[in-house]
Amino acid sequence: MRSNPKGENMNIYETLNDMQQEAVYHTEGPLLILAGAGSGKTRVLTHRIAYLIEEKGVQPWNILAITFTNKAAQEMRERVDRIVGGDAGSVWVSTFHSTCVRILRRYIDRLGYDNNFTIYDTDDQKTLMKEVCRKMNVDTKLFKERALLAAISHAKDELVTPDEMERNAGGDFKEKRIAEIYREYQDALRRNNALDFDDLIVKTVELFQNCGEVLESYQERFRYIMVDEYQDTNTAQFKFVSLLASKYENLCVVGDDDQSIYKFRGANIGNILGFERVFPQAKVVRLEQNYRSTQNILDAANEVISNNTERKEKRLWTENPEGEKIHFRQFMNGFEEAEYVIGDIAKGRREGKLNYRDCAILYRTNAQSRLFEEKCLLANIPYKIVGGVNFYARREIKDLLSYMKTVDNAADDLAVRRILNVPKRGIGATTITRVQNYADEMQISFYDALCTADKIPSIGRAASKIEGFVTFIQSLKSKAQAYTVEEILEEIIDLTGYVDELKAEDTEESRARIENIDELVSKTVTYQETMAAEGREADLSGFLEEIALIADIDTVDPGQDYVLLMTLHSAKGLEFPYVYMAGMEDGIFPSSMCIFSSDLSDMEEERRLCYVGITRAMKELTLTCAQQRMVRGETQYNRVSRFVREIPRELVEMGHTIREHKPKIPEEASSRNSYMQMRMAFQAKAFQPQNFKVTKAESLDYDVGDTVRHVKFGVGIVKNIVEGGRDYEVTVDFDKAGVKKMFAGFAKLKKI
DNA sequence: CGTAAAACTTTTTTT
DNA sequence: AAGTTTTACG
Repeated sequence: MRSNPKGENMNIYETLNDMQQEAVYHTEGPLLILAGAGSGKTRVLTHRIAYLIEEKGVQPWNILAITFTNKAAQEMRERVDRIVGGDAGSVWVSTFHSTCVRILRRYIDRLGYDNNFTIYDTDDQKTLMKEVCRKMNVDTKLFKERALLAAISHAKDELVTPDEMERNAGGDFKEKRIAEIYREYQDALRRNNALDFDDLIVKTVELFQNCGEVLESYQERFRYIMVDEYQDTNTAQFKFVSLLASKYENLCVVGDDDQSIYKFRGANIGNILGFERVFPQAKVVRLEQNYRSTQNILDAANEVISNNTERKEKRLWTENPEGEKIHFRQFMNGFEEAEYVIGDIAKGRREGKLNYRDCAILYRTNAQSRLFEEKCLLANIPYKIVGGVNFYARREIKDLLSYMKTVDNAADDLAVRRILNVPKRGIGATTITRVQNYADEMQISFYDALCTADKIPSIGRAASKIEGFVTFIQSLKSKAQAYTVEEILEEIIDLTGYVDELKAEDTEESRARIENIDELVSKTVTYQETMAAEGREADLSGFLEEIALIADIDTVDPGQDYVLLMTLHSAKGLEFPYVYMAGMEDGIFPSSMCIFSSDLSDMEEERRLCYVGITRAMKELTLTCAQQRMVRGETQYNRVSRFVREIPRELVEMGHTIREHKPKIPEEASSRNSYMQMRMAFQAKAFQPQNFKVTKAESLDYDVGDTVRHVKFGVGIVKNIVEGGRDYEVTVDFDKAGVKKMFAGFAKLKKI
């Protein structure tokens, strides 16, 4: 592209509308782009980067673009690459957290940390907080760990230090105590040479404020800064950006106050509402033409959001056709709701109307995914759940990662303690407590205490076992210099016998765990390949950090054909031709928390979340709800969501509401156990990436007439096999479930 | 010390 | 309902 004549390059900007062009051409000085949903803001950002490089002669490495997710960063980089050619490689496109980690890896030693610090996830934070509470004799009935961490996180979002918190507390005893705990928690993090998520931002700001020359070097480097999803930045992130931009003031922020949905995470909507106050010379561009949705969908979204009072008045418009009405369906319960949604998708697919990847099922809470997952399994529909229990939160993964962390940063007591007795080395709780006490007394790390185990009083027989562990870790550490990340992991797996132990167990569960471990190994390989391609070093710290910062949504592969199941929050920034919003009930969405909240702005945030959901839909939007629903083991009776009632009736098509019958499924089928089994089988398969894409096996190990077993339907006889383009379609007559047609790649039939 | 069973929470949304 | 933590016992 770069070598093309200039005239041709100009054309790419002329495909933008007037407002979009205005945003692209305004390159110097602060710029606020108020971009409504579906108004093409990503296009604007990518074209703006291209314009800077191609027309303004800005060096790519002088540009920083901050996105909300790694996936968005990756997509943006690809798009810029397509416009300007290879040059975009040196544009920094990443999330706040990744950007900060990259800076801290280089300079955090100036704040008294080691440059190979560990990043603590939510689980680690909780473990650490428990320990802090124990040490400080905190009554965890009075101060719950979760609440304490939330309070600390809020403080960090606002750049409030423990000292400041204490000062602000005044005579409030509780607040004072929290400040003390905050201080102790921070000390504990430092002792472990660890940072939590919030620290990544806070410490970078601290670094900038304490080290003028570091800040200056980054100010020089990032002369043009762009921030996406600006409405969801918090005070600390704002500070980070304004420090960086304060020299050249070429700061372009893009956001939509109607899509601000992360207040609970510290997002400060004032950042976007007050941008013009902070930068009086800022230019403001509004993008109000929507290119994504049908007129009906957009009208519904506009009507719902107009019930909010605290917002910048605006009304999106579109030239798109009216489209279908919004579908609304009410059901007896959650089972029927899920059955309908999955059935509707299956029907659309049968009729050739859609691909699975065109569909998304959105809900308010992660727990709601379960019913849809079950129905997908039953209907043989490929799906991916975004969010919920993280891959990296699984026990086997955390165990192995803890080994890697220990090798990387022995000061990380949490990691060391976790693996000390995994696999079983006969080192129990009593011994761990004794070592810990000794370490505390001597003011050394847990690992260092282990190294001198023989000097610890009353440790007795355990000393020799500990010695074995220390020797093992030391040998890993020395190998780590010469080994690749993958080799280190393989070494850990081999020498601990972790997989061997699981193999011996030989249950559905242990097999799934082994699959997960294989997946982790392949992630190390992918990591090494990516780093090699970018010419960067593939070290252990880098791998661990990538894992800590990767969000579930980042792993969604648009090349694969599956239905996406996720929360409304995760859906932000995405779009789908067919969107289902499930659980549209007062008490679920809006959540009961905000219905009963005294703070009216909570309801407004919930409404914005609904607005985000509606505006994800391009062609069709279906809203569903249930009259009764099981929530945490209790049956709830909820009325239809107020948000549904805020949509004008003439935009909605009600369909036949509530099914009268309840076809009882053969009850073996919906038992919990078989669900778990199917899920395991599915997950195991899902981790072999090619399974959805190409899928077709060379041949099947069964034939017509053979007896096979299906995880859910049981034993049956193969009646027919049809070779399709993507996969074999197999017809099986099951003893109990009757005749079923299914895809071989998906059904995982076993010949018996 | 390790396992199994029982009791006790949990309740939004996530980088 | 499901996950986590405590308790009891071998």
